[in-house]
Amino acid sequence: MTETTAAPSQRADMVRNRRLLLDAATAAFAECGVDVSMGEIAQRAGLAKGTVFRHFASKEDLLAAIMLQLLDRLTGTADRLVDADDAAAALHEFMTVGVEVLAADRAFCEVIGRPSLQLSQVRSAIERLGETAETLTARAREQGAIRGDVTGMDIVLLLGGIHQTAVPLLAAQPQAWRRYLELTFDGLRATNAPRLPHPPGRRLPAADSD
Amino acid sequence: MTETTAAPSQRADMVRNRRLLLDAATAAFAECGVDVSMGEIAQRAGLAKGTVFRHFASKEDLLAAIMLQLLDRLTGTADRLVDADDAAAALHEFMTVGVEVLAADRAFCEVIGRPSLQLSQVRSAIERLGETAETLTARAREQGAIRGDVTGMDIVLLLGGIHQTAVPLLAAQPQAWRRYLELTFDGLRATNAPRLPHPPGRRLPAADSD
DNA sequence: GCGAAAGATGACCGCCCGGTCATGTTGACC
DNA sequence: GGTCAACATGACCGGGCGGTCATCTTTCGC
Repeated sequence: MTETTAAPSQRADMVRNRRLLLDAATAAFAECGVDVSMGEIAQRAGLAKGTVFRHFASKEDLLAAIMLQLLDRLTGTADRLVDADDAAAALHEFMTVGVEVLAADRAFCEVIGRPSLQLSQVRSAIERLGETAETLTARAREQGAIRGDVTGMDIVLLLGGIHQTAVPLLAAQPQAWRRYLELTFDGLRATNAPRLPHPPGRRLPAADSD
Repeated sequence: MTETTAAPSQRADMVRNRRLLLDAATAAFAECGVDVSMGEIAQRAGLAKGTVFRHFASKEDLLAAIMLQLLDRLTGTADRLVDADDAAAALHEFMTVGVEVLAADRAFCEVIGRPSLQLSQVRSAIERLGETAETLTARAREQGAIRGDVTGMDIVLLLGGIHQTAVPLLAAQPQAWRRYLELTFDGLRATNAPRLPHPPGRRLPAADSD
């Protein structure tokens, strides 16, 4: 929030450079993953490395900003879908968009898929996304379209899993995730299956060490 | 193959050191992922770094050896299950073991989950695993226990997806993958669901560039 | 036991990374 | 258009990485 045009009285070129930087970083992280170097990002933006560190104190800060922007977009999508008549179709649409976003962004996958999430802002943004997805899921449950023991956080976590399933095929069949999305959705529809084992997660664990 | 006791006429300490190295590398990759340094592995094995490079010409070679050993274990598990009476139970058992192995090995997850697999031996070992899983899957299909449009490679790929789904919870709930294994299996059981979109993969794409 | 060959060692190399800082440049305001 | 603070720059730093190699140590056939 309060990102697009930050604090007042900023020089025009700084605002412009910030845009260049954010765009370049978004593309670089998406294509190359979190291990892309700050030098590469600077080069893509047409800036010097030092300038990048003037806008973001560390690589982690920059990565967090980009990830938050992505997560906010996803949360917005979910928000826009909560009023749909067919809740199951809305849920399906949300999952489609979610996996599409993941499939197009390597860094996003890597950050989401870390065993322990260092970036606390990202962690809570995911939890917020889980809550928004919960309202979507609850409506689909009430309409009897999906099983009763699936939560919003389940849905969010499943996005990463569905995409991951198709990752080994990504280069040859970029749309393969659709196959596994449908397979998973059929699992969600199993309304009279035995109750799922293991309680669902709500909050994500913080980073411990490593 | 022909790994345990390589070529004849090797010095006794070399054989011993090779064991120490393989054990240390297996543990280090499992705990720390592929980014663990060769120095760290050498230290864990109680060897000098140079010795590690005498046994394996590059880090990639060492990683490939460890991954192949893991994949062979999994293929062995699948092989042992093909004769079970209840094919669906056998398939379920195979998937349980597979996800357990993934959950216990960070490097394995990372290698399997790369968009493009550099290590060609690992790639073909996965394809072999897919073929073995196919015999398991075919029997479950014939028994009418699972839907008709799921292949062995689907099963193998799903292992990575199921584990990935639970990764964000791993630190707090190490068994969370069981929840998503059951959910996925319910999807596999949806015998009268509409046919899955997008054709299944059989072979994995080679690395292109990146 | 002894000699020679195979193996083990760790200092060393070049590379690239995230991050810093003295210096040069630019834009906003009067 | 002059002034100055804010901003941009890229050479530079310390550190860790994969990998090498001259040197020392161990094993094994005799």
